[in-house]
Amino acid sequence: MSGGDFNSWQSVQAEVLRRINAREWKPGEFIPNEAELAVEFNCARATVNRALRALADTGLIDRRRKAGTRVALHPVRKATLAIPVIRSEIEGKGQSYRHSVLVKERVAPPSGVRARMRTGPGEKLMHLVTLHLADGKPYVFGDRWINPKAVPAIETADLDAQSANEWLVANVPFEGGDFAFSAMTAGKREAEILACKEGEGLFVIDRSTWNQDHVITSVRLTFAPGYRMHTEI
Amino acid sequence: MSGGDFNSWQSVQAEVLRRINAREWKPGEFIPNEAELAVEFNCARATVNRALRALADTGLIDRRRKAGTRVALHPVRKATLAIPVIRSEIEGKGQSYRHSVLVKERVAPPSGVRARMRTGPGEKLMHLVTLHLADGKPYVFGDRWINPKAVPAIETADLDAQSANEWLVANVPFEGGDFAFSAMTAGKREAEILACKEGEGLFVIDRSTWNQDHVITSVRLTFAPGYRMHTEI
DNA sequence: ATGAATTATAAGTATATACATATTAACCTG
DNA sequence: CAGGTTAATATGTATATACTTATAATTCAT
Repeated sequence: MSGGDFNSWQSVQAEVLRRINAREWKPGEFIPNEAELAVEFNCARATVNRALRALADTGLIDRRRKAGTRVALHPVRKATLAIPVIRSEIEGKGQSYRHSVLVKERVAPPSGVRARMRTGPGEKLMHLVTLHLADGKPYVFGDRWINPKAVPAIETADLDAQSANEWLVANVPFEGGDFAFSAMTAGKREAEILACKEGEGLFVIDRSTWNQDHVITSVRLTFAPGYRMHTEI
Repeated sequence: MSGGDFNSWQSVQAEVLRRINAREWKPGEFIPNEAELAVEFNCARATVNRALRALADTGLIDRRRKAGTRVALHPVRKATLAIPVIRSEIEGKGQSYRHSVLVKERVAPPSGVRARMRTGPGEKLMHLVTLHLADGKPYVFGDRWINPKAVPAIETADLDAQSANEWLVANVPFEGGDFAFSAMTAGKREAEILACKEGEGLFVIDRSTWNQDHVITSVRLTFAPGYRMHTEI
């Protein structure tokens, strides 16, 4: 039964994958434990561990201590997608990048934003609306709220020279964030800013980032029609 | 300079993160090599390696053999998002799931689909349009093409009992896939199927999956208004 | 029978060591 | 000095071993 020598974690991973695909190990079934596989593959247990850990990361197998490893019943496909940095994305396509600040104010936010930012009533936040253009054409606009308590330096930053996003990425470390992707219907405001027709479907990304103390910033990116976000697994 | 004992790769990772966030190691700068860090952290090089590898996976640092490790200049944020399996998603919200097949035919696809599926001209494919309902209300519909050459068994599968997606996930292994997320404007067809207004913005996922030989299936999921896809980093 | 304590097990991790591999840097050689 | 060869180096990986931790299974006490 010794299927030969598997002397790299990639080859072990490939063989495990093959067996899962060939239904030698069926969904929901337990597979042999690391020690047994190490013997069969004639390699160290650490090598098997590395291979299985990588597969577990992709969601193809489930692992639990003591219980063992089983082929995932409903393999939840996980795709890693790179969150776009607008400027890089545009310049990466060989287009010219430009942005302009449409609104910059320091006001108390509406209640929805206040909830997301976890700030007190009446507390003022920095509000920015920025349009990003590719080859002079509207590409996406960002409606952003920033908590000055989390980022005091924002008050003095020159956000015309560098977009708020870039400034924040470069100057404010953050620990976590969440994202939501959705679609909206262009109203009068969106149509005007993005130079599109009212009623068009627009791709939207909502993002909040925080560190241990505060929600740093919350932004809604509304893309011009035709935008597609891509990924591969 | 021995900052104490870091005896787990997580603690090493945390300390490296701290230094990056505190700008002790600035974007673009090289950080000490694994051996040096191992000495400083009083742990094995393998432990440092594990910590740095994890950070490299998130895109926060760049690593190259011989060159060394540097803090990423433009930290590309990577989010892993779980591709929804419709039924689980709906049932996970405590709603009832139902689906109905609106179209099932075996025809030669339009040229756009043919290109995506890499099939010859005139070659017939299985075409399915399936509506998925949550608590009886339209939730999403899938317009799907399947290559029978890649999946001969599809001809005899009972796709009323189990949706095509579930059947494929359970019966056909695949090696890769790509995804695109975008928005569209509801036309007459979408409005009718999803029971929404014409002109509403709809969230769309396009997905193709393949194995080494063939493109197995290509599907466009069009979600009812209000759908949001979520993730966290 | 029921619930609490114990034990056994499989994954998870740390470590020292050794070697592999990709690249850069240094060194020839013409 | 150009171009190719060689050496040096940081990451990448494999291995044996040992210990840790979560947890399933069993035993024991009530």
